[in-house]
Amino acid sequence: HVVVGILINGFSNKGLMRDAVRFFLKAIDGGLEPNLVMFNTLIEGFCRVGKIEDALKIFKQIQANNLFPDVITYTAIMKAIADKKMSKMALNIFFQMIKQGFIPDAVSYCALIDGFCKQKKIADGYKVFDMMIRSGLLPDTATYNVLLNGLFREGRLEEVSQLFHQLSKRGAKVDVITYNTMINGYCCANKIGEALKFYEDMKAKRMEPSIVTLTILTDAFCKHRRMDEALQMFNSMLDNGPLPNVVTYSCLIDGYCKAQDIRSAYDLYDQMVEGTVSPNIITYSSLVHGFCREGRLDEASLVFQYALDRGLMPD
RNA sequence: CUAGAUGAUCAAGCUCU
Repeated sequence: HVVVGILINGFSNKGLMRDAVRFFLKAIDGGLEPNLVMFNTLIEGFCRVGKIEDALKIFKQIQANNLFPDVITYTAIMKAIADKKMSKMALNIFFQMIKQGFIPDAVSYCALIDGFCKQKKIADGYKVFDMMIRSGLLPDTATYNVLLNGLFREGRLEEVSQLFHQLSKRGAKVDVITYNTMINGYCCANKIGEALKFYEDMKAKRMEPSIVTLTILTDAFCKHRRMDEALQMFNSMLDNGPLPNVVTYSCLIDGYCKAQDIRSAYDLYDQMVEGTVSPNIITYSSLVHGFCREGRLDEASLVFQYALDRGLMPD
């Protein structure tokens, strides 16, 4: 069962839902008794690619197989619905779930709160947060990370720093994602200086900056056309790790294009093609856009063709 | 006795709001 589950998850994670389902059905044909983990994996896979209808079809199959959904099942579906900007409906499902006797855990609360925060309905997010506390759950770091992010989105920087400083008092540990959230929030608010303070702070606390941390900063430098500093960040990643990934490269390529230095952008692209980090459709989109902006349409078409040659799907 | 598969929070382009 576990091996089959792992394989379904493998297909699912790559967005190959057709293969995931085909494999699942074949295993059943061979006499396998499906279990809830497999159904949940399929549901989450469909949800991740936005195919809620298909997810619900699988959901019905759970009962048809004399199994019962659990909190994980519901959370995956709630998140998918919230991602479609329908947090109200997600909340209804949440209540349904409770009516049916399931006890939501911190993960399901967090998913709901995040949905509201991302739709700039932080007041509703806080209502769910209050429900969470009333239910006796202690909000964890992830919950606070979601709230910090929501406050940033609304420009409520004063409350951000208050909350950040209360975290330990409230019994939540500050983790790398908390710092990344702070750094990214300040970068988006055009306060790179403040962001860099948190970057230093995290290092002083012996917390390892992640690939995301460094990419946030690289991108911020790029967006401010501070390409020297962006490149410095990038080189330090090559030297000391964590190694840049496709997102890091794409930030730089886009930055160079917009700084009208297509030459450097294209050099980086070459490095990718020759190296181990494959460009994706976003990388190509930045390059194509860069060439178009300069009126270099032939090169734009050529690069576009390269993307197709690599089997990438233009969106 | 113990281990292995499923759900939440952070980063990139374009478009739309």
